[in-house]
Amino acid sequence: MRGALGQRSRERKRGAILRAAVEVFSERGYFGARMREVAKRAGVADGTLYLYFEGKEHLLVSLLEEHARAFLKRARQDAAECDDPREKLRRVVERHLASLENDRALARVFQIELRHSRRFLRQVARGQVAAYLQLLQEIIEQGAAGGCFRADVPAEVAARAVFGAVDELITAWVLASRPKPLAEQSGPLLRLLLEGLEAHERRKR
Amino acid sequence: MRGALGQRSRERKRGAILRAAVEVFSERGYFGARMREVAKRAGVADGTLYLYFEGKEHLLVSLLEEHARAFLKRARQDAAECDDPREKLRRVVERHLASLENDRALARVFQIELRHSRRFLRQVARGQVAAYLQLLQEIIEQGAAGGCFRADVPAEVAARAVFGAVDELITAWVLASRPKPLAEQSGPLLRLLLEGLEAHERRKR
Amino acid sequence: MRGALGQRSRERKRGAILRAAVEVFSERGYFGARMREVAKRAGVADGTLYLYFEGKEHLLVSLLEEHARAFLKRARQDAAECDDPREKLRRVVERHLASLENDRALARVFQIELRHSRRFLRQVARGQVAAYLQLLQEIIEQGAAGGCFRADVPAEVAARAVFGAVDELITAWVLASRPKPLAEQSGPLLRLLLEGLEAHERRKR
Amino acid sequence: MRGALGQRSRERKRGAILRAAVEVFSERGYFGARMREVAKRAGVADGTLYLYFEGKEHLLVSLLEEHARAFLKRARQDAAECDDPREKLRRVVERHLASLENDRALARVFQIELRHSRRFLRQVARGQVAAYLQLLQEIIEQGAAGGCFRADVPAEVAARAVFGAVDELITAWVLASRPKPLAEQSGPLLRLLLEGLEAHERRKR
DNA sequence: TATGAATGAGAATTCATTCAT
DNA sequence: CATGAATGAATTCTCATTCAT
Repeated sequence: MRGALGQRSRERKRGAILRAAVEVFSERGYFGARMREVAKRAGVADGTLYLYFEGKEHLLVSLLEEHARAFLKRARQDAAECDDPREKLRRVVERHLASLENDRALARVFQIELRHSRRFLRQVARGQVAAYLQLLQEIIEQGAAGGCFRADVPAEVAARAVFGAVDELITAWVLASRPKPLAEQSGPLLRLLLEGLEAHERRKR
Repeated sequence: MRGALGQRSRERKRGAILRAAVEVFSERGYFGARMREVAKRAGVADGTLYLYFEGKEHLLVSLLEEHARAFLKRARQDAAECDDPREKLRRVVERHLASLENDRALARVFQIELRHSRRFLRQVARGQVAAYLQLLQEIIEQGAAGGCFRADVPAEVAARAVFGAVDELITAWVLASRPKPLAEQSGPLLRLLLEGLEAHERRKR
Repeated sequence: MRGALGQRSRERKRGAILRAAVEVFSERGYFGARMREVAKRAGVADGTLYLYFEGKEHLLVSLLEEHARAFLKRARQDAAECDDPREKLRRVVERHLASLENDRALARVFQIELRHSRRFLRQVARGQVAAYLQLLQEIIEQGAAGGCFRADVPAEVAARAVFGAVDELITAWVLASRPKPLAEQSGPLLRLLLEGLEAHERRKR
Repeated sequence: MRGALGQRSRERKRGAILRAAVEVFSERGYFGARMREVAKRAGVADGTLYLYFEGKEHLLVSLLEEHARAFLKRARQDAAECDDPREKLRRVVERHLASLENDRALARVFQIELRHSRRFLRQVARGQVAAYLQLLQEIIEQGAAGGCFRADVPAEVAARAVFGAVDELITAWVLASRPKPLAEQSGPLLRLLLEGLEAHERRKR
């Protein structure tokens, strides 16, 4: 019982720290963020942060990874719920846009702080981001195998192009002072991307 | 005479500092870069940096802006050299890829350091990057007006999607340890993007 | 318990820093003083200084104010212990001389560093120094009201003259390499000042 | 002729630099003053300052010494113009007050920057200031020998007291935002000092 | 003489992290 | 587990001075 309660309290405190970190990183940027500020907002002492996370960078990594993991899980479920690769792609992209539109502070961290250093970017890029690209790539490969997507564009390039296009739209939204809702932009974006990916009869290659 | 020599020497020194900055920023990242190291590589004293640039951030801004300005000029020339919007887009994208593939250190700075803070990103995004997006958008609008590009995707969204796709490919190339040449990827990427942008007869919207 | 111990330890450390500051400021002057040197002599880390004082200037201000406050308290007690304004003045001046003769390092700081900038001097001059001048002025006014001091010299001017005369003697003592003890000079100085202040019968105004 | 012209031009330039220095030192204080600013206001290049003065400190020293020398010369003349030591003292003090009241920027430099470091203060104190104190002391000694000034206060102490009292009045005037004219204060001040210095019959020591 | 571009030493302060309590 | 006082490394930029022209 004691353990259970402790466990739950621990989880609650950890969550508070992560949430405080999202806020502070989103407001100040990684280098401008102060651990003391994160501690204060989480309602814990400075030293307590280090009982939950190894340090500032690990705090950012954990933050990004946990949100990315949760997103990826949902995106995979979305994709699994239908058969048509085009529909899969549509759902995944919409999930991507919606996830971040939902939480602007988190979006700021994802779109900007993710790149605070090359080493760091590499590390993250090889983790959840790579898995997400892999998901996109698999969907595209399925589509190509099934004949609905073209085969003359390497799936890896296509996956990156899709990711890049979506990512850029979100970054623009994050930076804009009066941003146009992302949900409104997903339709046109998907038309463009799907059309580009689809196999057309008149193509001769 | 004194002025002329002084002018030329001044330009040479300024150039040396900018080049040194590209190297150091690309190796260490903005926050990891040391002004002293920049000075040493440029072959000037620490204080001399401040005779040419207001400070560290201004050094990075100048660097990015000057290269972006030069790129944009070439891209505009490329676009002006042909009439078909599809061809214009192809040339601009190829120029974009080639410009950075040419200079990996510079590419690292552009793909990563450009985002070192929100304020900074905003500032740069509103300058040359905005002008580049504008160029892409104009090409797409021309194509839509001329009937070769679809009209059911807002040109702004399309321009961002194109930029994002290209940008992401370059970032991947920058981060990879054994990157596949960008030139090889431009063909497939353009096929995808152009196909997505083109107006097809069977579309009904 | 924790609090009490912490409180005492805190006071001890604060005192050590202030004492170290007196030494360093007196040896090097304000601008020549190094915070690192203060920290070293106080036996604390550089950063610790900033847990107790806001910065270098605040350190000097605190130092001056706390000593001035203590001096002023004693001077007021001295004055309160007797009734004759002449005696009051004598005691206050003797206290002034003795306080600084007692601690040459502190005297150096008071006589020289007090004036390290106009802004600073104004700030300090409006604080404890103003209060000290006020004390002198009140004594003189009492004397004038009681008839033992002349009324034809504004008390404010008289108070400043007394302060200036004492101050100058101390400065000379601080600067001299083989200074004549201040205690020996207080008698003559007071004779001169009191005589100048006293109301004489033969005066006709 | 060339030499003469050059000489005159040289003097003019030197004067311009000194005047610029008074302004800048008075506005910013010694440590806050920038040699570049002095050069700019004097209308010469940075390097030119060093053709006329050895460096920043020498500039301040020269400035103070030349004004002090001129003052001292006038004060001596004033003193020589009459015989009564009381009158001599009156004239010298009035000259002192008037000299600085005349030029507030210069007064700021004299009252505040004179003390920018112990070493510096010592150096200046041993020069013109010492000579000025010597003049005061001689007048007092004459008075004592002639019987009009008391003999029971060492002339050195008396001279310092007089100097200190005058100095303090000027400092207060320099620091005040709406200062009361010094000329108005010289009467009361002199009454106090002379009365204190005078030999009275009823004194028994 | 005059210039002013170049020099480079120099120091206050911040803040992630630790560890005694 | 939690605290928060203490640590101390680490770095930009300034500015008096020089010296080639």
